[in-house]
Amino acid sequence: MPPASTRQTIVEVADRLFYEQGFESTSFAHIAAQVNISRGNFYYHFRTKDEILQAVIALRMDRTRGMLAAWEGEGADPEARIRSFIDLLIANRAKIMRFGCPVGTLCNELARLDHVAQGDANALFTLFRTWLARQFAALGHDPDAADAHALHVLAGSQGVAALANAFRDEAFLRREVDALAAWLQAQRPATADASRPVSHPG
Amino acid sequence: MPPASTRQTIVEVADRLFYEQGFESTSFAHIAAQVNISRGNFYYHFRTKDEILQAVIALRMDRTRGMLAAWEGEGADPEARIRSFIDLLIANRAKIMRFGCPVGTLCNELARLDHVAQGDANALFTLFRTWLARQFAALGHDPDAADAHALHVLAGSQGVAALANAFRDEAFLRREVDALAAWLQAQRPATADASRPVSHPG
DNA sequence: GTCTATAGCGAGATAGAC
DNA sequence: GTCTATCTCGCTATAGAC
Repeated sequence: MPPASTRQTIVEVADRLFYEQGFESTSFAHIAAQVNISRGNFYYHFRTKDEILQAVIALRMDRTRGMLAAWEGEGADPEARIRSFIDLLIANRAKIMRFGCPVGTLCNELARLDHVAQGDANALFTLFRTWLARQFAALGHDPDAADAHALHVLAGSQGVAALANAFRDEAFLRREVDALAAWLQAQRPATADASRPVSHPG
Repeated sequence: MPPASTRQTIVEVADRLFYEQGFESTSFAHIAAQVNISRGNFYYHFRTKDEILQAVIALRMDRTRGMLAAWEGEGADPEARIRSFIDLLIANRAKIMRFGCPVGTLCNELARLDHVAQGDANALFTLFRTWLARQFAALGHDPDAADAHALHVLAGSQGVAALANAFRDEAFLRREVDALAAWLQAQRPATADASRPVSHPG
């Protein structure tokens, strides 16, 4: 593996620190210290703090797209794919209980700051939303219902992350994941067959 | 009505600004400007920013306790009381869509900052949690189930607030409130009668 | 590409006059 | 109780040597 470029290292460290400490309270000094470069060198790679934020969001978009594409490439049925999303709460439980959901907390912070990158951060939510809606549509739901279901799953995961973070309660997290999974099963339309190719005549 | 004391005015302005802009990005200068006092005068009333935060949290605790007590004093059945809590999302929808949930966003920010007042802010969540659990218990649920239900309602409201804030989507908010209300109805134990005094023999 | 040095600003906080 | 003046600090950002 070739050594990562300084720029790439900065983005990865910033990605982690923005998650763990928030965007506003993470300073150039924090990032520079962990990358082992001087603050001055920083400005060779990024002119402003907002540029780093943009790069971090772009990195997260890429990674999210890759993850979602991988889930679709696994050939599992749409319900199992949605289940993969829900199970992210379990897989990332340790970090979620410490820092919350990386998407939700960033969007919330930027909304509060009325930051220009607010829309870019929200695009992360939209990425999940669109992907989830596509899975629900593949299960046989009409577009409106599919989108509503997608938002419901997203909202559920946000609520779980928020409270699991506040109370540091893993049992609660697992219980709510089970409830969300049960809800998902209940949405399976009687007329749909997940193992059948998606092709609806109307 | 007697003129509010300077201290009281400071706390009320800080309460609003901490909600609208967040704790960290609200400076003494912001608050002082809106209270129409000098920054210097500030320190006669509060020695540190953390002291203001404590006062704001105390104010919110008092107001929340008052609201919850009022709902219990109205004589409505426990299910209607829980419904009152859920309907907060509707009543406060404008602010929630702009700034999120005041409790959730504060707890999240303080968790991120690893702030000493983190526990005090979480007590706001606990206030709702305990109150909701009491209502579910009054509906006939055993203590563990009542607490789990309370957390489920809290998580639901947090998720709705988070996404309604990100997408500024009132239709979504109303849809999810309806879904939460429907879930609540479904939790009504067949053996319980909400109009009957709460007294269970086992 | 990386460094040191520093400008410029706004933050929290203090001292002391009135 | 309220003010002005000021201190110190850390932050974003810049300039220029190497």
